[in-house]
Order: sequence, then C-alpha cells, then structure tokens
Amino acid sequence: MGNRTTLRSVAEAAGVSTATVSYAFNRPDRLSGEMRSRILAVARELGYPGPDAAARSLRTGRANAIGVIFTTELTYAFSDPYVLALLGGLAETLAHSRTSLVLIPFAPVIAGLSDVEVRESLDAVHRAVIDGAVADGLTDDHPAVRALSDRSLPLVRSSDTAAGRCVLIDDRQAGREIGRHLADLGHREVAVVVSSPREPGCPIPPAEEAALHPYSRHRLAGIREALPAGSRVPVVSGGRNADAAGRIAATAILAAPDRPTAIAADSDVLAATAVEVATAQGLRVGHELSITGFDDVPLAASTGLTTIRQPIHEKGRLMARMLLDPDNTPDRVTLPIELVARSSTGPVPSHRLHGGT
Amino acid sequence: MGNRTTLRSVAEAAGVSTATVSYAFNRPDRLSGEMRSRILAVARELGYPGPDAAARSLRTGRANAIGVIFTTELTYAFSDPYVLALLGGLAETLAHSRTSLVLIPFAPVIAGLSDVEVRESLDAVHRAVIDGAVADGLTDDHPAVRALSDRSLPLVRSSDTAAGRCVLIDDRQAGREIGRHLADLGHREVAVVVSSPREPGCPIPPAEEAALHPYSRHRLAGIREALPAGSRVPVVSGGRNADAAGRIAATAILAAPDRPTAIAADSDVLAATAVEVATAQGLRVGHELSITGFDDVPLAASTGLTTIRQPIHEKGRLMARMLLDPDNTPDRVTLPIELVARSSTGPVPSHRLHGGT
DNA sequence: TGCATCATGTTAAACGATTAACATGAGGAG
DNA sequence: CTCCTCATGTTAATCGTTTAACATGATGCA
Repeated sequence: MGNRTTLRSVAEAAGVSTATVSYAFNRPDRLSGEMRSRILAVARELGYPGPDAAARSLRTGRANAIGVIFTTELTYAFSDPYVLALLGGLAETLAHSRTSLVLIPFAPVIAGLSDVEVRESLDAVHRAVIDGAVADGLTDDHPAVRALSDRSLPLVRSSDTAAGRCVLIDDRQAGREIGRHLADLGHREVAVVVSSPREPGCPIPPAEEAALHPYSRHRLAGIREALPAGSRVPVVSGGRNADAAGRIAATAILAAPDRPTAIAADSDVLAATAVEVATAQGLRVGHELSITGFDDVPLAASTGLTTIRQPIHEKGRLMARMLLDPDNTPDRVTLPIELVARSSTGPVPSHRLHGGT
Repeated sequence: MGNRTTLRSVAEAAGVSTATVSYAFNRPDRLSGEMRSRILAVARELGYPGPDAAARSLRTGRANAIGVIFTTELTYAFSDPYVLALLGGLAETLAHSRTSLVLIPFAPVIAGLSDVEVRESLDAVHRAVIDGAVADGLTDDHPAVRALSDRSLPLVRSSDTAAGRCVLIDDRQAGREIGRHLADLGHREVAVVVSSPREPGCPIPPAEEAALHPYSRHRLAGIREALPAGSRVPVVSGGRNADAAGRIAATAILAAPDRPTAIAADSDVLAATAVEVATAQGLRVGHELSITGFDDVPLAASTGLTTIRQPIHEKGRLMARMLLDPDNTPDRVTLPIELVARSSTGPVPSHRLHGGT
C-alpha cells in the first residue's frame, strides 16, 4: 500500500486488462454482466474511487465543466444581483447536463502590470480545466478573454464581438429608451454614471469616453441621441460597481453647483445607492430628482426604480446552451429589452424647466 | 497544421527538448534568459497557448481548484443568502491564491434511486478536477460527500464529523438561545420550521425527527431544552428552503386550529416568508405572533427579524484556508454565535398566556 | 459442414505535460 | 594544472486513462 489504487491495480487484482476495467466503469454494455460486477467488486474492495478525473480529462479531451469570468471581482460577484441572475441561468442549464461551473478568479484591472505579472494574474485562467467559457462584460481584447481564446476554447460573450458567439442586448436602443423617457419628462440635464476603473465620483471627459466599456458607451450614445439637442449629459465614474463607490459618485453629482435633474446609472445597484444618498439629503426622488437604473434586478422593484429590464436569467441559460450544444444554437442572439417606469422618475420641477421648447 | 500545438511541437520548432520548453514556462530561473525568450517567441509564433491544463493537472497532481457542494440545488443556490455569503468568503481566500471555485451540480435528493442512477447523478462529482472540496450542510453519509472522500480529496465540512476537518457552530446552543428568548417572552407553543425533503407544510412526527439534518435536530433539541417543561413544540417541514415552500409552510402553521404563538424557522429566508404570510393575514408580527430566523443574513435586518447571527463569511474564508493550508490551520473550529433580538419577536398576547408559571 | 456474425476481451498507442537524474563545458580556487 | 562548482540543457520515466483495432470462441444459418 501507500501507492494509490489505479485502474491498473484493479486490473491486476482482477486478472484482467486495464481496458476491461475501464469498460466496466464507462461502457457496461461492452462487458458481460458477470465480468463487470466482478470487476466492480474488486474495485470496491481495493477502495478504488473510479477513474481519475484529471487523467480522464486529458485522455478524452473533455472536462465536463465550463468556466466563467466577469468584470466584477469574484469576491464582489456574489453580492451583485446581475451576476447572480446570470449564474443562476447558467446553473440551470448546466445542472441538466452534469456540468460543473468553474468560477475563475483574476485581477480585473491589469493596467500598469508587467507582462510577467499579467501572466501570473491569469494563472487560474490558464490552469482551469474546462470545455468552454462564458465571459461577461469583458471585451475581446481583455487579457483574460484572450487567454481563453488562445486556448482555443469555445467562448460565449455578452458583449458584441466581431467573431465568435455572443448573447447581447441592444444597449444603444436601451439608452434611447431611457433618454426618451427622461426627455418626455422634460429633463435636459442628465448625469450618466458608468462603471469605470477611475475614482468613483470623478468626471469623465469626452476624450476618455472612448475607453469606456462598450456597453456603457452604447447606452450613453443612445441617451444622448434621444435627448433634445443642447441637453447637458456629463459622465461620471461609478467606480467598480460596489455600493460604497456608488455612494461616492452620487454624492459628488449632487454636490455639484449645477446639479442635474436626472441621474442615469449603468446598473440598478448604482441607481439604488443614488436613491439612498439623494433621499438622505432630503431630495424627493421622482420629484426634485429623477434616477434610472439598468437591468431590473429584484432590488429595482423594491426601490421603485425606473429601469431597463433585460432577461438576465434567460441570458445565462442561453449562454450555457450555446456552449454545450453549439450545433443547435445560433451564434449570436439579441435579447429583448423593455423600459420599466416606476416612481424614481418624474417630471422636472417647474423651477428647473428650460426656457426653450 | 490541423494538429494542436503542444509542448513538443514548440520544442521541435525551437530545436530543443520538451523539458526546456516546460522550464521556459514554469521555471524561468533554470534557463538562460536568451534561451527562454527564444522559446517563448517560437511559442507565440506557433500560437501555443501554454501548457495544457488537464495534462498539467494529471502530471503534477494539482488542479488549482477546489470544489463546493451544498444541500441547495445549484440553481437555487444563487438566491440563497446563506450560500452567497459562504461563497463570498470562500472566494475571498481563493482569489489570493489563484485558485478556482468549482460549483458541482448533483441531485441533492437521492432517495429511491438505483445504484446506477445514483452513480450517474454523481457524475459531476467524480469528474471534477479539484484539489479538495467544501461540503456545506451535507452529512458524512451523503453519497456526494462519500464520493469525494473516496477520492481521498481533502474535505472540509460545516457539520459535525467524526473524522475530518470541519467548521461548526454550536447549533444546540443556538437553539437554546432562541428557546430562552422565546421562553422569556412567555411563549409555550412554538412551531419549528425545518428544511426537509418532505412536502412543505406537512408536520414531522417525532419518529421522523431523527432523520432531520443534524443541524436542525440540534437546534430543535436546544429550543426544547430551553422552553419550560410542558411546552408544545411541533415540527413542520419548510420544504427545500425556497420562498414558495416557506409560504406554504407558514400558511399551514397559521391555519391550524391551535395556532402556535411563535414560529422558529431554520433560516432567515424561511422566517421572512413567514413574516410576509402572517402580515398578509393581518397578524401583527412581534405582537400576535413571534417569528425567529437563523443566520442573520442582510434580509434579516431589513425584515426586523430576531435571529441567530453566525459569521458566515468568516466561515467561508476559514474553510478555504483549511483546504489551502492544512498544516497551519486547525482541524476543527467552532465559530461564535449570537442572538440578535429585533422586532419580529415580542411577549405573548395576554389572551394566549398559559395558566401556570 | 462452412462461413459470417456477434459478444467479450486484449493489445498497445496515445493524451500533453513535469521533473529527477544525469551530461557538459566554463570559470574559479588552490 | 587539477579539481570543484555552477549554470544550462537533455534523457527518459511517469502521471492514469481511453479506445481503435484486433483476437477468439461461440452461435446462427443455409
């Protein structure tokens, strides 16, 4: 003893070839029932736990697992309702096909790291034994995404991509709907809060808008498009989407001398903290200040947020299916969105109405 | 081409041995800088994505990943605040050591399945390429747990276990604190809602109490111990801990002719739905009916639940550390708990006071 | 009887890497 | 000049399976 029991030791003990033992575990029909049960008996006796997972993966080229990477750091991920809904959707599809979900940690921010450091921070991405992966919110040129596609793993993304599979929403259209909703209510000054690696609360100059996440960029474009010409639409960093950062961003926006009449946030979480901050400052949200969110997670309903609903759960289910069964699923799907108007938006107060129009 | 590029193809292209290429990727210090960069250049040129994950796992015996299994079905897991807190704790520790988190799906209920079916439903558990695993809320004799320990994988459990590592709370003591709290308020009729595979709302006869989850059993024992002799403490199934099931259980309890004065639930989620149901029925929770939860997840605070606080996040962190660094961590830890009294409990209404005492 | 078919095992070649143990030549020390 | 050390590569064994292709004897069928 001391040595681990393997397929071979079982084969020797049973006086058969390793192939036979392998068949006993994997292809019952290739063996006589008698032989099979004899082998399983010997295996049990030796305490053989069944074929080794890593060896099997190597040999068959299948891991029965798919990976997930997202913008949020893994630690925060579990408190981000959007991510949770997505994971729930993924899990639902995966459970049916006995496939594990591998959450891969990595440093989302890689600005200013050396080549070696980047490679190191991507270690887990390289070592993950998976058959494919879902990348949410990361662009094609993100090192983690690149690492995965270099491994020539099937990949499904949630952002638009030249080549490869993706599940999208029309972010620009979403932006337009938000913009139109606000425009109809008379808003001409809308601060847009986007998630960004920059300090929360800090204004993002037009020159830097190109560096934003594509989805933020598209939503922003949509909002501007739908607002009347001459509207003021400053962009503010909401940090990395965490509560604390959102609070800072909201505070900064409200502290400005030319406070906007509306805030359009990139996520419901961000919007909800804005509501909180505004309320704490005595502002009546939906009256003195309008706020919109994005995603329509459960929090949005309980906060009374006007928001864009997207079928996140369905998105997850679909992404998983696209990985598991590429032949029977489309390469690219655009999911429907819908504006849900609630109490967090309302007409601009009369004293802030613009002269024109 | 057509064939995948491997360590070998890179070696051939570079005119060196495979060992050298391997060193180039794994042990920079064993090679001259010149040689190393030449190899990496060749690798890049061939589009070699680095050593194959499965092969590496097989050869080194390390997967850089740990598995997680819990009672909740994977799909529901992402809406269970307890699980989320635990996962958050795990992720926090893992992120620092570049270890992935593998969520393994399996059918939690295995009653009435044939041997083959059980083995099949455990497929993902067998195939997961991991270095160890966390099992939350499952007993030692659960097939999934057994499968993992048969694989002789390091295991950390959250329930008491004869041999092996675990992170616990003193469930019995927790039960006592709940019991004492309710007793002090005059309660003598306390329905206990436990998660169980049985139909939600159905009463669990004393004979079946032995089959409950150990933690439920211990809490129940604690509650009974702390209530005055002669108290009535019926046990009711809360199903599998989902919202809908909780609603049914609460409804059943409140519909009974001899409605209890208090409900002690096994989780905050269950308790919160009970609050909801009771409120909808016009009962003032904390007055006509007292309700206690368990865990003190965020939901508990916002619902005003009296509950037992346990450091779930810390539990997760600790479990991960115990797996990653077994030599510098204890085999068994008991975490502190604390009763948090909020508005969901209050004195028994006078018309329901018992004669004695 | 003769031949194709079938059920049941076996042989042996991968799968793609890691890593002791061993060469080899250069440089330093005495 | 000799011996030792050190840096840098190489050789070759091994990790534990899976599976195509091949044997072999029994069975079915004309």
